Amino acid sequence: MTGTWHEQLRARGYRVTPQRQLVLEAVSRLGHATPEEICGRVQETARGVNISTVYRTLELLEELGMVTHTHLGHGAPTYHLASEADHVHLVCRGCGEITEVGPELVEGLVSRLEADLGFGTDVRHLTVFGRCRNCRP
Amino acid sequence: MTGTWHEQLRARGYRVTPQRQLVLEAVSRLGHATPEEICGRVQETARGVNISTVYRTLELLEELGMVTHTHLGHGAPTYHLASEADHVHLVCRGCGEITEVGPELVEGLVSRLEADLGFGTDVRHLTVFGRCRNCRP
DNA sequence: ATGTATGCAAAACGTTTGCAAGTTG
DNA sequence: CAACTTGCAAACGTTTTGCATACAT
Repeated sequence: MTGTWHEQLRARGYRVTPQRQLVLEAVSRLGHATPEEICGRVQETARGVNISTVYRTLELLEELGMVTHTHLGHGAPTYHLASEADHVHLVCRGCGEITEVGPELVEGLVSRLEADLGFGTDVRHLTVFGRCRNCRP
Repeated sequence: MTGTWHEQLRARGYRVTPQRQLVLEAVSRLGHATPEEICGRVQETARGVNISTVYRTLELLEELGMVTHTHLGHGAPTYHLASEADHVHLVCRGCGEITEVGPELVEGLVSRLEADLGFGTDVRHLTVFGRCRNCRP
């Protein structure tokens, strides 16, 4: 986290473009958004933006550590600002509801994987499927 | 678990076909197999079998609780016999290695989700992404 | 005989690519 | 002005669908 994201881009030889600003802004405002949803949002401001640009930008922003993605269901992945993504997702197979829980819930698991196997968990990518209170048999 | 799977199918009005037997057998022998791999295996015995039949059969077998799937990477999901699937997957982002760990490693997480939120976890679908010992920075 | 299951071909879906034209620094 | 970025269109891998035919019960 050194400098603004404009500086982060330039420092690595990338350029600041309107498209990139808009995609980052859309990820920030939408949260849990698929590439298609992000593209829709961006196009509200700049009509011509193509979905392939959105994909390329998301890949870049993820590489820079500004956004992350998770798979919450069968279809497209969803994107988050990395700075707001420090949580685990619960997905209910019954009603589809998505709940975010703090990372402390998996602290035990994470430290056991670390201690027993030397495995470093990507907590932000973790999604737990199951059934919520209301949808249980 | 009442009766053979032939009986389970018939009891629900489904039919026992060679294709279904072969798909179940392929899932059993291959483990961690994608639909395409399963299809390949099935075709070693019965040439004409179509991939769409494999998809339809996997969906059916999953509905019946005989197989489960997980997403171990970006591409196609992989299938397991449900009876052999009682483990959690670790996927290393560095080398791609897949490790299976016993369900006891997530016992703490599962019971906390249960106690705190009434959430029933599908342990078999759980996949943890991260970096293994050899691929850590 | 009846209705389920299959093969085929085509469409749907999400994502990636090559390339010429446009923009950024 | 040179390099990076974009839009477009086409290709890609995976999954789903409609429909006529074949098969299990």
